[in-house]
Amino acid sequence: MSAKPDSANGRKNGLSRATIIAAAIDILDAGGQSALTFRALASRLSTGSGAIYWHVADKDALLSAAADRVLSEALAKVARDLDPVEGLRQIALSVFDVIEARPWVGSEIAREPWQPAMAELFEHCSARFADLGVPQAALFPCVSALTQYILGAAAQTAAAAQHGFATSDQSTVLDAIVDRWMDRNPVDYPYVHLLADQMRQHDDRAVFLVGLELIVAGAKAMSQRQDVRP
Amino acid sequence: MSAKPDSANGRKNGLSRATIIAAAIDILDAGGQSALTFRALASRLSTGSGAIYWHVADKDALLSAAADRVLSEALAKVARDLDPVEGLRQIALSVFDVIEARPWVGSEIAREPWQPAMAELFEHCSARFADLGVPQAALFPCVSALTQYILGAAAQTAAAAQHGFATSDQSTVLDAIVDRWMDRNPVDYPYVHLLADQMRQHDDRAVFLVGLELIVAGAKAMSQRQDVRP
DNA sequence: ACCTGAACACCGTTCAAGT
DNA sequence: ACCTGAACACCGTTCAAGT
Repeated sequence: MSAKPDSANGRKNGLSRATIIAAAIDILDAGGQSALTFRALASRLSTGSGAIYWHVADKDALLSAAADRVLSEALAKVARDLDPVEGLRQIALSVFDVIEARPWVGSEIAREPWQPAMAELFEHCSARFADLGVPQAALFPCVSALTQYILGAAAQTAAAAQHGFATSDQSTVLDAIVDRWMDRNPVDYPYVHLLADQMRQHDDRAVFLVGLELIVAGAKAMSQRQDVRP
Repeated sequence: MSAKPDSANGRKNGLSRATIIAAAIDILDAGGQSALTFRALASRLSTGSGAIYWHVADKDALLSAAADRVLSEALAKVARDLDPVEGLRQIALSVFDVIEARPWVGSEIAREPWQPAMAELFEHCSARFADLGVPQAALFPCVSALTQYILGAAAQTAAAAQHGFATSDQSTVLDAIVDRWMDRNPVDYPYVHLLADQMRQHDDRAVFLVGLELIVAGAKAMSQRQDVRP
């Protein structure tokens, strides 16, 4: 259907799949998901909206490719010679930081996991977990859970951050949410009230890292438990 | 803006916020996200599309309310008298199962976390974690990480499942992905190749539970480390 | 106060027609 | 083979007009 021989470049115009995706990324970075329109893209590339369909199957494919490109680049930069735990931290943070900087990547990943970049992430995490001593039989579920945490948590914080986008700054938005939660009966929701201040002052990145630490610690504990036997 | 006194019901027609949300849920369950249209909703309620705007601010609010309603109902059913670990398992599974049964809830949660039901989830998880011995100062990041895992992982598996929706059955879709991953060089991606079979045969729900176990184990380990001191 | 439905602005996608 | 741009079908949302 959309198989395109990668023969250098498009002919008539400078149009090519790569050019289109790059332009799409620019638009997404500048104006968010709602700004990416075939009309906007066409006018930025000085072409007709129909021309884009010659190189890209549809909007889903375009978004997929854009997110994948950005994620792949970020993952490629992660150092490969760190100790396991620090390696995992770097991988996770690189994903988190990309998604925080470009929230549209988070939404796209949430809508369509299993893009090619996932293989990169998967490979990278597997290697570190194996170094950590996780037995081969338990490797898949551990890695799978970790990547789901990384992508899911990053996507959510990005979505949350995106909501306080033009209305006001991030902290005010969070304050409003906390305030609404505080309306609930303290008898029924003691912990919501107890933790309100921690919630107000929390740092998304730090919380994200705690979750990573928990998973890694859990994996370590599990692998020890299983290594002791034989 | 959208403040509506809950005065029993709407007047002229049987229209009310609750009726509208219920109808929206029916449509979403039957036809997925793309089926929910103001026109479809209006015709199902035998009214004009404009009438809906009297009770609901816009489509985002409608989706929010629908997802929140479904999630709240699921969370309300979870037993509250279990031991901490089993309690956490039940909460997590109830969310996972809802999102698997109604994938549109997952997409909506990914797009707009912090809905009222989140307070429910947050409270519930906090109590179990506290029972588990997590010190108060560490409670927020732990609970936050856990809820992010639960929602993120559930949303992702739902999105993945949704993709093999009419094209073919779930396993075939996954096979196709694995096949594409296998095209990569085994020297550069040894773990992708090593774990391909595990990936092909994995069960989403079981993997989800492993992730939960890891986080809980990590939290337990962490709280012990800090409890030993004083 | 609540409902109606035509109208508006804006999408993604297609396709006959060009080069 | 690749590009053009008008046309199609379909959205969310608004609003004058009704009751």
